[in-house]
Order: sequence, then C-alpha cells, then structure tokens
Amino acid sequence: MTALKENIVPVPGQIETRLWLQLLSLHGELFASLSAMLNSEFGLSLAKFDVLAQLDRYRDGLALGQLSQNLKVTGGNVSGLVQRLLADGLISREMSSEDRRSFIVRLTPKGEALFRKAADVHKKHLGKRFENVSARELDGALSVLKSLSSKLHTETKKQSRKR
Amino acid sequence: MTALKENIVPVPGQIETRLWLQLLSLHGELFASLSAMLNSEFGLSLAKFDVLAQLDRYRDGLALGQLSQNLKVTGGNVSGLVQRLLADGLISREMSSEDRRSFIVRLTPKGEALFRKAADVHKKHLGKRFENVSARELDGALSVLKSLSSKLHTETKKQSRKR
DNA sequence: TTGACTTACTTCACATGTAAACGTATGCTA
DNA sequence: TAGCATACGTTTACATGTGAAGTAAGTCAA
Repeated sequence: MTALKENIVPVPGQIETRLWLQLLSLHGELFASLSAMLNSEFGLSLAKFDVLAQLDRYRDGLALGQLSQNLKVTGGNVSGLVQRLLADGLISREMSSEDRRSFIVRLTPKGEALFRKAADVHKKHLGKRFENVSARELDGALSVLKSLSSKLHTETKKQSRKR
Repeated sequence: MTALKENIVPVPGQIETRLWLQLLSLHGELFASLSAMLNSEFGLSLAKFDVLAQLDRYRDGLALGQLSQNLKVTGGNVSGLVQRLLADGLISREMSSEDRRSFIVRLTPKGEALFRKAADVHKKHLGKRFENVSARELDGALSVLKSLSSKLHTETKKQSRKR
C-alpha cells in the first residue's frame, strides 16, 4: 500500500534535486563550450565577455559599483577584472566628475569592435549547439525557465532594502 | 513584408541566447543559495560536497583520476580538493594495491556522517526553494532540460569540416 | 564645523578552476 | 627485454570568485 503510493507521493526534494542536477549538467556543458570558443577565437573569458556586454549596453560608462551590481559579483572581483581589461586595452577608465571616489569605465573602440565580433559568434555558437531543437521547444524551454525563476521561493534570511 | 516575418523567422541565435541567459540566472541563484547554506550549516563548499557525494556513491573508494572524470574537473583541481578534505578529516587516502601510481580515497566515518546530514538538508533546501512550483511543473521542467541536454549538437572540435 | 556613519574602491588571504610541465609507474611493441 | 608512449598524480602560474579589512571621500546630525 505505501509502496504503491510512492508514485503519487514522491520523497520531498527528490524531483527538485534531479532538476538541479540536470540544470547543473546543461549549464556546465554550455559554459565550457562557450568559454572554450571565446577563449580560442577572441582571447576572452566569459567573465570578461560579460563585462564588455554590460559596457556595450551602457554606452555612457558605468561605475565599478554599478558593474558589480549588474554582474552580481563582488567589488573585489570587478577590481581585478577591470585591471586586466585595461591591460588588454579593451576598456578605458576615468575619474567621475561628481564623486572623486568613483571611476567610470567605458569600452574603447578596440573593445567595442572585439565585443561586436565576439557577441555575434557567441550567438551563432548557441544557435549551433541548439540546432537540433525546434523553435517551439526552445520557446517552451524559455517559458519554463522563466516560470521557475519567477516562482523561486524567496529566501527569508535577513530582510534588507531592495535597490 | 520582411518586418512582419520577424515573428515567424527570428534572428538566428536570438532565442537560444535568451534561453542561455535565463539558464545562467537560475543556475546562479540556486548555486549561490546552496553554497551559502552548505557553508554556514556544514562548513562545506559545493565543490567539497560534490566530492563527498561521489565517495558516498562509490563506497569502495575512487582513484583521483576517476574522481576527476566523474566530477568533470581537471586532475590538478582534484589534487587540491583532496588535500583540503584530508585536512578536514572527511576522507582517507591509501595507495592502490594494483597500481603504485594510484591513490584510492574514501569517506571517513566523520565524512560519511557529515555528508548524510548535508545531503538531507541540501535536498530539503531545494524543496523549499521550489515549494511554489507544482509537482507537474517540476516534472515538466525536468523533461525539458533532459530533452535539451540530449539534443545538444555535439561539438566537432578538431575534426576537419570535410567528412 | 565636527564627529560619526556610509559609500566606493583596493588589497589581502583564500578556495576553486584551468592548462602545462614534471616525475614516476605501466604497458606495448619491436 | 629495451625503449617509447601513455597514464597517474603533483606542482606551478594564472584567472576568477568570495569575504574581510583598509583608505579615501561623501553625507548628515548636532
């Protein structure tokens, strides 16, 4: 009797764990393949690509703190990334005119040109990896992931202000 | 005419990119929350948890190379992880009787006890994060991710284009 | 104005990951 | 069986990530 019910009342957390493992696997596969491609074709890491993408979107430049928020990484991490991108000549940095603690970083022409090419190949690469998946299924998968994200139970750790 | 068709023939790679970004976002959120939980409750990183999970599954122990393969990380990484887990007293290490180049690592009783508790909380944590998602939707999402993984176009890296 | 926070960024110590160069042990082949 | 290629693990150099501590600059109450 209880044995039969296992089809109906699964172990709590069981399906969620499988879902997480499957998500990990898909993420790892795509992450590795995008990393390898960006690195071999453009000498870019995914982390650097993400910074360039932010700066491409915010053409007036961003302060390091904003970059840190948008990328959801710590300030210390952004500090290092920015230093390496400066050394690569892909971004420029100037003091903020309003706040002397603040720096504004922007794409250089070289950075912009590289990002345009890299973003194009990035997109085509994903298109290639998913070429066996129908447009309908892709749309469905996108909806499913959006739905999951929106329904994620908020962690009620420490209450803090939003934005 | 071409403008109207954009609903039917989207930019190649566009949907795939959105799907990737959504996947990244969900992965990042869950990864961060699992990491924080494991670290604060058990002093474990997700990387260490993954090693313990492998050793829990293979009770006869694993060689470092097998660990590296199963976890899909490099040997150098496993070397360091194993050293830290040894220092934590969570695993033990002995020479292989068959191959003197090889080491076999196993869970210690302490490691096993910690992993059992951590795995249980890990599962419950995921159950909690997904508590607003119906069992039907969870099943559906799992199917979708499995399908995507199985249909991922295999990379034909070093292979020449002419077959 | 002063003193106390707060904010912006850097730096440090460390964990985790990669790739490449080693040293040693195995195993195959000629 | 001698020698070479391969496999196993370690080490090194580096990138990327965190959290905490430190410095300088901005803000606000009294």
